[in-house]
Order: sequence, then structure tokens, then C-alpha cells
Amino acid sequence: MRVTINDIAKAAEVSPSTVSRAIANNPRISTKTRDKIFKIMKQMNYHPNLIARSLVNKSTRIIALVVPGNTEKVFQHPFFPEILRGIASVAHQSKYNILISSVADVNDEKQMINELVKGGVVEGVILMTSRVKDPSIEELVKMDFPFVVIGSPTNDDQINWVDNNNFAIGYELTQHFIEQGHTRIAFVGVSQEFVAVLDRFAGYKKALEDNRLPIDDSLIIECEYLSNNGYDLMQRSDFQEKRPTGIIACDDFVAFGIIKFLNEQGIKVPEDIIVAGFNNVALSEYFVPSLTSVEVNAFQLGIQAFELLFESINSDFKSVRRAIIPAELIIRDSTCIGSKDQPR
Amino acid sequence: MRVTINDIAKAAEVSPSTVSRAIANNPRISTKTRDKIFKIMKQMNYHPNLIARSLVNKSTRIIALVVPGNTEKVFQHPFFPEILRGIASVAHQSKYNILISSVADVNDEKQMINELVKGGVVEGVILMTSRVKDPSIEELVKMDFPFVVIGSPTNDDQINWVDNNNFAIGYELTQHFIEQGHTRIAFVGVSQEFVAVLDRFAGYKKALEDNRLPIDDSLIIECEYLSNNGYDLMQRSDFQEKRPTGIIACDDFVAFGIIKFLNEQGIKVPEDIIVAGFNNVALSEYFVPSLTSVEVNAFQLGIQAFELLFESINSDFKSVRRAIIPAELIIRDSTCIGSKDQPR
DNA sequence: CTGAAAGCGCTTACAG
DNA sequence: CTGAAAGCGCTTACAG
Repeated sequence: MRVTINDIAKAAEVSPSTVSRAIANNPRISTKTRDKIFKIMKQMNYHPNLIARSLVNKSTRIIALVVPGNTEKVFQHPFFPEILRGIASVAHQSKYNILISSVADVNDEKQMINELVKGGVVEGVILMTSRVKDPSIEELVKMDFPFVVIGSPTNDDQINWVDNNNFAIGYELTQHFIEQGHTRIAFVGVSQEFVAVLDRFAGYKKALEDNRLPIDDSLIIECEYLSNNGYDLMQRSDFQEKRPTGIIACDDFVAFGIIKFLNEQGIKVPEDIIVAGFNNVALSEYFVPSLTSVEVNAFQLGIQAFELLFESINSDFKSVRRAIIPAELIIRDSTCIGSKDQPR
Repeated sequence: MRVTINDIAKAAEVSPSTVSRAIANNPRISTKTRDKIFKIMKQMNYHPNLIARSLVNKSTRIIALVVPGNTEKVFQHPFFPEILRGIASVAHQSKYNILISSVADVNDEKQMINELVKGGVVEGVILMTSRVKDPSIEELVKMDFPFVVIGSPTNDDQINWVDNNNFAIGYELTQHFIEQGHTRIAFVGVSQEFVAVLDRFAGYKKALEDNRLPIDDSLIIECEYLSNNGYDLMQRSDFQEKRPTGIIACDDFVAFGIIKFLNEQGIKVPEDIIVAGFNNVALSEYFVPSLTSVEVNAFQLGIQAFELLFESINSDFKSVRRAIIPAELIIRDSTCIGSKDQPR
């Protein structure tokens, strides 16, 4: 029912081979034949069947983007749409399509990847789900299939990844707190599960050390699930006796919860306590007070992730690739006493 | 190099047809043959080539999800990840995969859709990009191809769509303002481009009418681009002389900008002016003051969108389908004077 | 219950 | 410069 290459061949009074070559811009086809064929293709509204083409080429020009499933909050990447935009923009230029894979839990994920890869549907995989010990990563390594992880995995030999330098980010933000004259700085939302958070936390500790400040465990609040918001974390912690004067939250969302809690306690930000987060979500700028945060350049993360994957797919020289995306500390009212009240 | 059905056939000493039937669970295959084949498939780690299967079945089990491109802000759907989660959850159950298509501008989008559809890659399309006169919609209608729009289009005959009842949402929120005793209620962020916003605006006007309140044009602030934030809109508008006592923003993000502006002017929310938005973004709850908004149930929008598409693909009876997803007004501090100061 | 053959819509050596 | 033939990895009438 749909018009095929044979229909075009018949109409143009040539062989299917010739039509195929004309479409591929094979220079061996004469200009007049080519023109005739193209005219007829347009007339008959012909579009090549990409599936048939894929079967013979063994190239689908589709990559899989694996995002955290239903049960895990997308929280891990509040900037997911930005990453996707980044990937999509360059993928489109390279004529690649993106298949989204989002499944309930980790086991489903592994099976899904297997199906897409072994089934010959995709040529490469981008993982947005780096867990501390990730079954999907292990599977892809085992299969020796092109893939890139967004966020640095723990055992990262053999693995292509893109990420910010989270250690440096944590360090820089802490340094900013110290420069504001703070010595009792809390870190809220340490999670053993996510590498990015752990790295930022390590940067925090190093900054304290370098400034000869003590690392006080009572100022470090863990959270088991990233879905825990800052408000709850504050309620559960007992800062009463030896309150911090600065709080670094593992994420802007957590910071918002913290500030809400402090507000309700009559504690003012930034006058009584300064607060900052990470990831520079859309609202940080409009929050009151506007929130000091770190821009991670999610769009660039996406772009680089695709480009690494593209190289990995299209070069037979198998080397491991990395990209470190620069992040930027954005200082706003929440960490600067008087910044808005003073005349400029 | 990859193991095929022929390899399995040889190893199992049967014909490829038999292997194919065993995989398809054809009851005509004897249990012992089937078992033998499955054992060997496992041994040789065989996975059927989905592309080859698609070619003969003419069914790829892939749908396209078209999202607004780079130039247009994803602003239109801040809840995009939620919609995606909804679609993915049911698609996965029905063994469908999702191809994301996000391109620079409207013309690229049309061409992209053409390629995916005519190329036989996808079986249906979900559009998240309903513009007032949408070329992609026109194209899909012309091709008579299964598709669903998220958000009600203007000319909606022949078109499957899912949406909230945006008129009712606008009405209800306005009614809430009126019940709080307000009569000078502004609507900020009217855009001629997006149907959802126009419908909410229509609901606002009807509510005023029903309460015999005048519709004051000076209280209606348009914006050409949805990317304009509330802060800018407030700066450009001259409410000075006849200030509203309540402001309805077209979106929570816009509301945040408005509140920031009011704060800087020393105008208190909700004491001096009450403010609300739509879409109940993640932060509305944690904003100070917490923001009254409308939960649109994006997850459900996604689920229903897929289900409508699924029916449209798999039934030859061509009827037009609709789904109205219930929305919920969530009243918070930003529209309730004294709600947080009064003892409970 | 099983197999041989044709076909899905393309591409690409091979031959001329 | 063009065509006939084989093949990509499956499925499915048709025959037995």
C-alpha cells in the first residue's frame, strides 16, 4: 500500500538498484536519470523505508537514553529536560534519533537495555542513572557496547562519562562560605547512593581542612532517600545547641525546604544563617531570598554525552573518553548579608 | 557475527521456521522441540533481531513523542518529565518504546515527523506542542496517521487529545479569589499562542461576569513570549494608580517572579496582594509564601495520551477520542491572609 | 508437528 | 552508467 522503491523504479523505467543509488547520491548515476527519479519520487510522495534500510545497513541511527525509573525520583536530575535538549540538538545534526527508556526498577532497566541492544534497535546508550554499583553499567561493559554515563561512576575504568568536577564544585562553594566569615558550616543531604553528592561532600571536607577548620559530624546530615526534602531533614536534626551559621544543601530543592523551615522558626536567611544549594534550578533566581547555587550546564552535559557516544560508535579505535563540563558558582542573596539592603 | 535464528536452527537441528514458531509460542510446536530450542537460545545468548521482525510485521512498536524545540522554551510544559513518566509507564506495559523528537523549529518538526512516519519507524505520534495553528497537526491529519495531542488544539475535529478542563480551572481559581473578598483581580501572562492559557483566561472572565464584576483591561497583562517572566511583566505594567488586590499568573514560574517584584516594592503577599499560579510546580509548596496553584496531574495526562494513541493504532474503527483529566485547586498561603499567623 | 519457499523493502558486490 | 541477483534476519502461508 505504501509506495516502495520498486514502484519508483517501474514508474521511472529503471531498476530498483538505480533508484537506490540515486537516493544515495551515488555519483555513477547520470544527472538526467537522477533528476527523473527525484521528480517521480516527489510526485509519488516516496519516502524510503528506514527499517528496511536499517536491516541491510546494520545501522538504525537510534540511540537509547536511559532515565531513572518510576520508583526512583527524577530528583537526581532536576535538569533532565535540559540534558535532553542538549542531546537532542546534536543528535539531530548527526541524524540520530533518541529512544527513551524509563522503566520501573533497576532489573527491568537491565533487561530493557539487553533487548534494545541485542535486538539491534540502538547503536549506543546514554545512561542517566549512575548508581554506586550499577547493574546496567556492568551489563554494557560485559557486552562491550558503546555507551556513555552522565555522572561519573565509581569504577570508571573502561567507562566513557561526562560530568562536572563535583569535588571542585563542593570545594568552591565551601570556600565561598568560609570567605564570608563562617566556620560552622553544615552539609545537609549526604547520600551514600549518588556519586555526585559524595564528591561534592568530599570537596566540602577538603575545603574545611585546607582552612584548618574542624569537621564536625553533628553538622553533617545524611539522608537515605534523595526524595527526602530539606524541610523534613531539618525537623529531624538537632542543631539546637550548636547551630551552624551556614548550611550547604545537596540540591536547591533541599535548600528551599531548609529555608522554609528556618523561616517558620523565625531564623532569617542570610542574616542569621546563610544557605546555598547545587544545580541552579529555574527558581533559585526568583526565590526569596534568591539562592546561591552552582550552575552545572546541563545542556552542555547533554551535548558532550552525545558527542562522546558518537565517537565511540563511529571509531573502531576503542579508547575511553571523558568530558569534564565546567560549572559556575552563582552567588546570590542567600549567602550575602546585606547584599540587597546596601546601596550599590 | 551476532547469532541469528539460523544459527539456532542449525544447533537445534530444526528449521528456522520452527525456531520462529517456538519463539512466538505457536501451540503447534511440540513441547520437547520447544524446550530444546529455548535451551539452546539461552546457551547461545540469542535475542531476535527486532528490526528484521519489524520489517516483516510492519510493526515497530515505537511511538514518537514530539516535544517543543530548542527555540521555544519547554516552559509550556514544566511538567514534561511527569508526562514522560506517565507515557513511559503504560507504554512499557504494552511493549512500546518511545522515540523522542525535539528539533529546533516548527518546520524541522514537520519534516522530522514526516520522516519518522513515512519511513515506517513509528506507529503513532504524541504531540506536546499544540500551537494555535500547528503545521505538525495539519500534516498528521493529512496523512491520516494515528496521533494524540496533549493540550486541546483549536480546530479539534478529527483530532484525538487529552487535556485538563482549562476553562474550569481558570474559573475555579478566580472564584476562590472572589470568595476571599477580592474584586480587583489581575490576570498576568495572557498569551495568544497557547490554547491552555487562553482557556484559563476565558474561565477567569466568566467567573468575573457571573459575579457581576467588571472586566478591567488595565488588569490584564499580555505577554508575547512565554519566556517572559513575571518579574519583567510587573516592571512593564503600570498598576500604580489602581492596583489590583489579587493577581492570577498564567503559571507558577510567572507567579514567583511577580512575588519577587512585589517583595522588592515592599508589598506583602498575601497581606497586601494575594497571588496564585497554575501547574503546581515542585517548588510551589516550599516557596515563601507557599503558592496557591492548580495541580494538573501531568502523570495522568501522559498515561491517557498513550492509551488513546494505543486505541487509535490498534483499532480499525476510526473514531475521535478525548480524555479530560481532572485538575485540583490547591490553596496555600499566598492567597489566604493570616493562614499562617493564626493559631490552629 | 515440521520444513521449504517466498517475501518484507532495501543495498551492494558483481558483471556488463 | 545501469541491471540482475543475492542477501540483511525474520515470519507465514502452503504443503506434507
